[in-house]
Amino acid sequence: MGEYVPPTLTVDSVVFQLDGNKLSVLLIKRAREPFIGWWALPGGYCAAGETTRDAMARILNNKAGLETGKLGLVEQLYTFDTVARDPRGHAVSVTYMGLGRDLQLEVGSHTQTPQFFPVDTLPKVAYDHDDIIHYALERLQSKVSYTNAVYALLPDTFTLTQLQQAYEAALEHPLDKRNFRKKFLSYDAIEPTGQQHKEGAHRPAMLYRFRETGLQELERSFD
Amino acid sequence: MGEYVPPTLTVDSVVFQLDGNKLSVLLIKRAREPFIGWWALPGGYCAAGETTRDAMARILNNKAGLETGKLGLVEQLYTFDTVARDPRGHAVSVTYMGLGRDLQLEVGSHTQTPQFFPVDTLPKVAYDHDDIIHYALERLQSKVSYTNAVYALLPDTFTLTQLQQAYEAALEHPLDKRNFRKKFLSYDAIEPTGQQHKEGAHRPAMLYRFRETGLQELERSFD
DNA sequence: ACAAAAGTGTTAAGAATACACCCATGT
DNA sequence: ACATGGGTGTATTCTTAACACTTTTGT
Repeated sequence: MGEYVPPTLTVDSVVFQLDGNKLSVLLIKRAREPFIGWWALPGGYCAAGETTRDAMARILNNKAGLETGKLGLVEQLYTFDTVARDPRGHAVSVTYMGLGRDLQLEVGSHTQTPQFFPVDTLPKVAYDHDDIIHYALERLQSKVSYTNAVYALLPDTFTLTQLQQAYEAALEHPLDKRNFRKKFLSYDAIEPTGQQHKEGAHRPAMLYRFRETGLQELERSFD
Repeated sequence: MGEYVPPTLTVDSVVFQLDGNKLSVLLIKRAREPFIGWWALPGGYCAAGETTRDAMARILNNKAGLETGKLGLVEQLYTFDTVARDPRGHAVSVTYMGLGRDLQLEVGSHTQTPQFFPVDTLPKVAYDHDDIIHYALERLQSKVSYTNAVYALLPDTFTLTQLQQAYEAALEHPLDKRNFRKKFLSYDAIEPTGQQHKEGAHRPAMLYRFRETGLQELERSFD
């Protein structure tokens, strides 16, 4: 047991945000082999003494200039391991999903041209990262269906239309306005702020906020 | 980057089966420090060049005398990492859930008194293994609710009463017989074999089998 | 004939769906 | 006055939940 050598451990992150009502994923351009020049999920090594969650924060900060404290929700997804995953040898990759809004990417000395891409027009990505992105998207969809997780994609106060658009972007299909409002309001997960949102030549919208800011299950679920 | 040292990587497994209509978990008695003499989930190191899935099979075989080919379903659960998890230092543990029926534990030179314990009367367990077991139980319950996963807890042919008992054991609450049958049969996930199951001084029961033996989503979900 | 589990249907309440017009504002 | 998005209710269908007796067998 003294000769024990653990596999390489890496962390890859799928960060979603809404970009003009389109669900988008954060990718970086790889600066070295393998897959140099390809777009990829921000990822890197996890070292002894560092939790995978800490490694995620460090890597997103270094490679994408993203402060994970700004994410409204972080959730571990799945741990992928295939001997062929990394051309340099066997690797195990723990993956995380992050949700945010209006995320700032602070360009630094190690950032690798981080950029958000709408999920429906992704470029070719390195490794098995398209599998990971699709896995994350499924998790996002199910999470958003039975919890209040959309809060992480929205500003603190928002209109019912914005809320519905966030759901539509995440679920990738349209919802009926009256049924959506009736059902969502019945959950009592949000409350009116009393404020109005004026914008453009039309009736102003009521602003709402979530009653609870943490992750909570909804009474019933959507599709 | 040449000085990269990965954390210790371990795999722990939660194997469930029905033991006389009681949902039970496989535990072993630890043979060495730390937690020597305590009951624990079967677990061990994952080495470079070995996938975590392969490590799971090897460890279950060595420590519990269980052939993972006999499991009807294996699913990765979650990857736990806390610096304090293992007194020997920082470790990352990938966890798996396995479901089976009538599992044989073949005692060998390395097996550590493997034994199934009903989930409602578990002994004290080592590490954070009670957290892992509860996590697995929740996953089992949700999996069984929206998929045909119970098939892995049942023999190839079974009566509707056995099916219902499997659900009740997994969900930990009773179900209404007529509603259960009506709803489950409406899924078309099972078919009658034409055979009957005679047992005891009462009307024989029809035997059913699952149409598909792999994991499939049900049209609607239970609770 | 009795004990034991198998099998079977109806009704009422709740949830999901489909659907169209008026309201408040800015220009 | 008109263009724009905000806001609202009802009828129908489907799903769920509650509930009790008859059937078939072995002893």
